[in-house]
Amino acid sequence: MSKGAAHSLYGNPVTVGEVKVAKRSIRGRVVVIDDDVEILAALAALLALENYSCETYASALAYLEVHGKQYPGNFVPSCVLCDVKMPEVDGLELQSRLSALDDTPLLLMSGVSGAPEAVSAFRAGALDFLIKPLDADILLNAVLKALAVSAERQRLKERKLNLAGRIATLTKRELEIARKVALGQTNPSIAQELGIALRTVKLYRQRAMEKMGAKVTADLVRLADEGGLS
Amino acid sequence: MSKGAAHSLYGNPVTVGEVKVAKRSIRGRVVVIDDDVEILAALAALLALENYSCETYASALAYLEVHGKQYPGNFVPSCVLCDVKMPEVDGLELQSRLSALDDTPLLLMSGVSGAPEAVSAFRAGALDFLIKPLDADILLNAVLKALAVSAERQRLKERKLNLAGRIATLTKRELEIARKVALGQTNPSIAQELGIALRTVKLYRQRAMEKMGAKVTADLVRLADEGGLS
DNA sequence: TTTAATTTTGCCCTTTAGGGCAATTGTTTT
DNA sequence: AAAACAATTGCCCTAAAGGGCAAAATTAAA
Repeated sequence: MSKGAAHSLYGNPVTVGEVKVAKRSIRGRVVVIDDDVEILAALAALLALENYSCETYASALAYLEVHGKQYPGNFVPSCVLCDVKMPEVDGLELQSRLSALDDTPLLLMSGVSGAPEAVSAFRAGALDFLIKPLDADILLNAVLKALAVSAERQRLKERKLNLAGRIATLTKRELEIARKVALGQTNPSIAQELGIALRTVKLYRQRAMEKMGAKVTADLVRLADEGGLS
Repeated sequence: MSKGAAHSLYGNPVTVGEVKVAKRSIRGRVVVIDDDVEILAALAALLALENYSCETYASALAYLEVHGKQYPGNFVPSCVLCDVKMPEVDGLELQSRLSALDDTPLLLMSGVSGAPEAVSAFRAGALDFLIKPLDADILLNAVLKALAVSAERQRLKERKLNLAGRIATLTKRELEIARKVALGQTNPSIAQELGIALRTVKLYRQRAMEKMGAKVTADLVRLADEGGLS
């Protein structure tokens, strides 16, 4: 592991390999948190070599501070790799705080800790628990998986947001009718239930389909299910 | 914890509280595996008190032997609660063997073990890892969750099987047409693609819906998605 | 208050969906 | 060989879907 990359050692985030970012495609962003600056440096170097974008923090607090101020809409697969044993806010504490704000996959690492720490970490939803001394292969493999999970979550979230956005453009009637159509009700039946004219139902049905981006009714059924309109 | 329930101590499965089964509703079946027969007895008693059906085994091999010969179609939520440290086949080994055969949730428990064991267990898909000495509340809570997971998995599996069964009754043409209908194609379009008459398409479409138990097209769309026909 | 947007409806016309009735081929199973 | 099932089609008829054209009635915003 070369240590050529420049990075801050005391809490300030640093992106390693920014030049590379423009050249090669980045595989994802890894946030490393450890109070041992040597480990921080080594991990940063290793991750940079593997073409990951990497931010390092010497304490959980330092990360939490920056985290809140980050511009949202960050569509890069990311994960947090955090040491368990740290002063003030330890890894498990960070985990519980992050889980409330974020769904970024978390990898915890620890030295001589016993089973209880590992168990707590997993129960709280940690994706993996790495035991120091770290093995590069195991670490990189864990990062790979975490980023894959992150990418999948982001993909899903984006899709949900997109869908929710489209649903939000529906008027009350359009929404009502889209629901009933997705349930398989016929236009005449809907018209009767809502006490409106058949022509009206057809019109809104058509508009709802347009707004939802559904070419055929089958699409609307799927979108309605996915968007929770059923 | 009373020890009134009878149970075998050396590998033969025993159902504790069979009489109760008929009276109160059983909350699920727990398979306990531990080479320490005292723990076995204590757990059996505790679980029986909580109205769980319980089988005990003094070794993983004993359980594996019986497991293969069990009548399938066992629609009772179940989980396995297994000690990690055992001679011959230990908990982690059992875990990997079971995962190939079964999707029953597994709870592992261990005494003075370190983080590595716990980590291995979770990585291999264990639902939880309980540290001895066992706390009754923690244990029962873990069992509760495991059985909930089991129930959900069984529900899903049953649903899949049921759906697969219905799909299996479709003839080739019916299946083909069901697919295209689920994609939103119109009957005339399908007729043209398959080079058959419109009337034929209508007939098979109708039959496919009947066989699949779909009253309206929207239902067929959902069933097709769920059954992987899309 | 006047404009803009939403909600609503009627008339009319074409295409699809749904389905009854009757019948013709191959294939498979008993 | 006869029965049963799969695949097919034609004719005909009703109901539902999709949509153009024109226009009230309401409501919210400028």
